[in-house]
Amino acid sequence: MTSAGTNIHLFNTLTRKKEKFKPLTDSEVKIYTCGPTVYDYAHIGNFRAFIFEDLLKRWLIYRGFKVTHVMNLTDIDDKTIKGSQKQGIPLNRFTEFYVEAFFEDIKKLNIQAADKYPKATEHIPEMVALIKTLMTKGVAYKGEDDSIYFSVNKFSEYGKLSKIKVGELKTGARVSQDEYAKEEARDFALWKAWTPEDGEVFWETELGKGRPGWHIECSAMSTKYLGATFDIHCGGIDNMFPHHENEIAQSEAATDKKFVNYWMHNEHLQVEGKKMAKRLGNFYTLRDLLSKGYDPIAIRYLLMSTHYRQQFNFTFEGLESAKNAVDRLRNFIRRLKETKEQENRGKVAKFVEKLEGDFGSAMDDDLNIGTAIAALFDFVREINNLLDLNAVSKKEAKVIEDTISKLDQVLGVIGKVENRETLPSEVEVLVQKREEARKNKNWKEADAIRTQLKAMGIILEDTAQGVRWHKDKS
RNA sequence: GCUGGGGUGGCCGAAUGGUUCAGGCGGUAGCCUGCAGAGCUGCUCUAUAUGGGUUCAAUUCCCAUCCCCAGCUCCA
Repeated sequence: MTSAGTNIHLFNTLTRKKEKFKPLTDSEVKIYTCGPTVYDYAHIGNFRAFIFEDLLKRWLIYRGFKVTHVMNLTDIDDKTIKGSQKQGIPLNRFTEFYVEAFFEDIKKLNIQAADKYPKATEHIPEMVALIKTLMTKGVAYKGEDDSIYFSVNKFSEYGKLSKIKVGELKTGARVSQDEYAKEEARDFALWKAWTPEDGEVFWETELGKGRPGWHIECSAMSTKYLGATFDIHCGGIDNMFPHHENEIAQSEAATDKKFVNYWMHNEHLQVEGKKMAKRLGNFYTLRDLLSKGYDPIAIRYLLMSTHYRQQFNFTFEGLESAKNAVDRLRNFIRRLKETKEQENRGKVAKFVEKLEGDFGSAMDDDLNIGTAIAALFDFVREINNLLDLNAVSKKEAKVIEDTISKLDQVLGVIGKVENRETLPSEVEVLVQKREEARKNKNWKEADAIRTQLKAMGIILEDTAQGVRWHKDKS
């Protein structure tokens, strides 16, 4: 490949069209993704976003780009303050707990770590500097409550991302007190003056005693780590307005440069056909599902397997189905490893080529994962056919394995499949005993041992090449 | 209310102005197997929310209706 990812098209929220992807710097991509607000365990809807972003990143890497990925951690806002006060512990101790939980969760879901996880509380000076710039430029002002607001009317392009016309915005049923302090109802806070409810949480800065508004952290931190203009900014669709719209306003008003070239938003998920909500009892964190015994990789597969711009209906039936789909892929790899044929039949190459072509063109088309996975399963079926005919040599099997492994660098669901793990000696003894019994056609004892092993989490399968076993993953 | 995205087989989900509308899961039958599992093959009955329209031809384009979801309320 002469130049990285020459044919990737991505749907850009700014234009509402699929556009050919061209990064600012050849072969390098800079991505900023909105991370979690660390006031609770993240839920599966959060993870759908993070998995989508992971898939995007892995695909860009697969296509040869060097990717720099920054994900923020929102550790200062109403919810984190409230949470820490409720528990009676300092804000940073409260948020640190959920930051750790978040890292544990994404590891379980095989989400590749970002290059940088900046925390809002560690970038107060950067935010203050940015706000000062906005004030100097006359697009920000101090309100009657001493908070600092961004003047939406001063930024003529406001609304270009969400296509919302400022004049048509509903004033909102809930009119909070501080809105009276603003010149315009739609102006948003850059800096919030301290109030008694904030308790111990405040910074003494040139802007006064207070804390940053929500939107400013992303503008300040993305610019610091990725530059005034960078390639891709992702987030859930709910963030499009007002959060991302406000980021654009703050950043572009401050730098007079285009903030982001490609905005990508993932749709939300529903659970059992309904909006996920605590009061509906269909609200799940990753931990909820793991404690029910589900395989995190099956969860990853499920959340990934629907196109990111499509609303997705999460069901437990779907989760079972995802687990079985992943098992099918893993079984396929196991079969490959058992091939003993020496002679190349030459039937494999064309399928490998087709797979790479179909998978690639599907993913290049705005991450069309459904079609890409279909290509993979078509391939699996074709090769299984050949395996049934003993028409796959050891050497060809290795080529297939390498190909799948390469694609799994993108999917992240198959992982290492071992068919030669070391067995605990007691298990080894049982397997041998069963082989003896089978030889003597003592089916009753053989089946009893098989059942016994199953209870121990070991699945036995008798094949033409002899007994095969693997651990029951789930 | 305004704005936007959707409604595809038993379930999840691709795709498309036109030969048989991917793939996965589930079910079922057959092959294989001592059995089971894995795998392969067939089947899963009129599958494209409803009613109109445009067209030689629509699931795909247009209109209306119903339903779901989201934004307008610091939720991915």
